[in-house]
Amino acid sequence: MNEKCKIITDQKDIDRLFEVFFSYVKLLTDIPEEDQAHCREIFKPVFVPKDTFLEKENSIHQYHNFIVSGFMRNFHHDGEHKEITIDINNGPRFFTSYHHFIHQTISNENLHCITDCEILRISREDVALAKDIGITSKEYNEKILQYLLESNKQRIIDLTTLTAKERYLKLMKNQPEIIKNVPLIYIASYLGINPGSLSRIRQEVSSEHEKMTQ
Amino acid sequence: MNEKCKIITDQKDIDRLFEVFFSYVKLLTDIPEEDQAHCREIFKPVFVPKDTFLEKENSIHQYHNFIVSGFMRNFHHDGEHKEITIDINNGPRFFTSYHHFIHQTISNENLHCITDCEILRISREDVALAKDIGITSKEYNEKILQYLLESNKQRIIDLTTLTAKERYLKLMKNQPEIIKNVPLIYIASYLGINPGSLSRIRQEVSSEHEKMTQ
DNA sequence: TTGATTTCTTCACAAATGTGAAGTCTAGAC
DNA sequence: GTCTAGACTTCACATTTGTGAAGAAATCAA
Repeated sequence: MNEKCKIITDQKDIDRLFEVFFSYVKLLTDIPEEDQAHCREIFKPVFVPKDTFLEKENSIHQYHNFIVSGFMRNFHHDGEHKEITIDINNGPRFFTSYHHFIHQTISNENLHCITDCEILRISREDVALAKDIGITSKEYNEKILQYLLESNKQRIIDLTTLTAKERYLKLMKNQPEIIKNVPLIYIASYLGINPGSLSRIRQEVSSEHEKMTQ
Repeated sequence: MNEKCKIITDQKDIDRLFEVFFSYVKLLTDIPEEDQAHCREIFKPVFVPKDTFLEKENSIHQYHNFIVSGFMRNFHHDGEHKEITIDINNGPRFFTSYHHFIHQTISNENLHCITDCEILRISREDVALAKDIGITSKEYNEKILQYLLESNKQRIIDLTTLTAKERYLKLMKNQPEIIKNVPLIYIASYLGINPGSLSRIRQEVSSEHEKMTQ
């Protein structure tokens, strides 16, 4: 789809990617050896360089993506030009614009690789052709949707009950790797904080931390 | 479950409730006559008086609820005593603590009927016994989950991009019946605004509106 | 109706966050 | 290395929202 993406060919890398993938999948469903073999045929291992768009808005998204490593964000445009970052993640996890992918509707979302990423992806055609194994089943999909629903619910609770500073501190505690690797401007949008304000909050937090450790 | 709930026996009322129910269900799936008959057996029509708790926290929820009329809210307790209103709705729509209901885990959520409500509900036992018709199928569940996911996503976008006043105005525009029928304190919690602040915002909005119409 | 309870409004003030401009820093292009 | 564009910080000030107390209004039961 995107000419910057490179199929990974080194067998060691491929094995490593699928190992991460199966470890993740096993958390939610059984996946016998034969199904693992089938997965290795239909999921393609891809290297995506920093600052690449895996999918773009105003198009029908072609792939269901699983992040093995690297940081991705999902954003869309609000009104005029402003970018709204809906989600940021560095896996291992599926990272797809589900609704639009499933319904084959024109998406308004962009999947942006912030850093170099290793992903496993399956095209929509291959999803349709795939055997009905655990991972392509309705049951599995339902579990993924439920997981997303719960995490969205928690995010709504955080947005309604925590201050900007508290939301930043919570992210710092729970996903410090995002703080370290993702530009402030995207984090600000994700947390619903003005970039200037977030910069000040970050300053406050680090000077408070200095006092604590003196 | 709750002694205040009364099974509705008037056949006219029952027919009216199921009419609303089937109209709603048909938006997402087909439901042939025979399945409708089955639904009439397994879903119970219930009248719930104002200010009743249909399900309480620290228990395993027993019913999957569909609101035909009336206002319900879903809330839980944060830390000490503070109530967090997660959702408010007046149907027609399912209104259930999905995650806990499905997994039979002890829920931390309360389903509170703010006004008199008419609901259709099915117990967990009957869900298990029900024939696999459209409405009890994985496909239908998946659609419901997807719908919830999309509406939660929109709510996250609103919370990150709109000011308190804008969120109130949006609710007033899209669901004015909530503004009219639900106590301010619950709306404030739902929108993530302090009750005092919301009262001021409401005052500003109505005085701006007066100016406009003079 | 009356009294009690709860909810809502209002106020003054405090605190948090937004805004825009200016300057600093950094990474990458050449 | 130098230059440039973009990202980040910092500042002063504006605006929004939170807080707690006090009083008004509505609700409900007796």
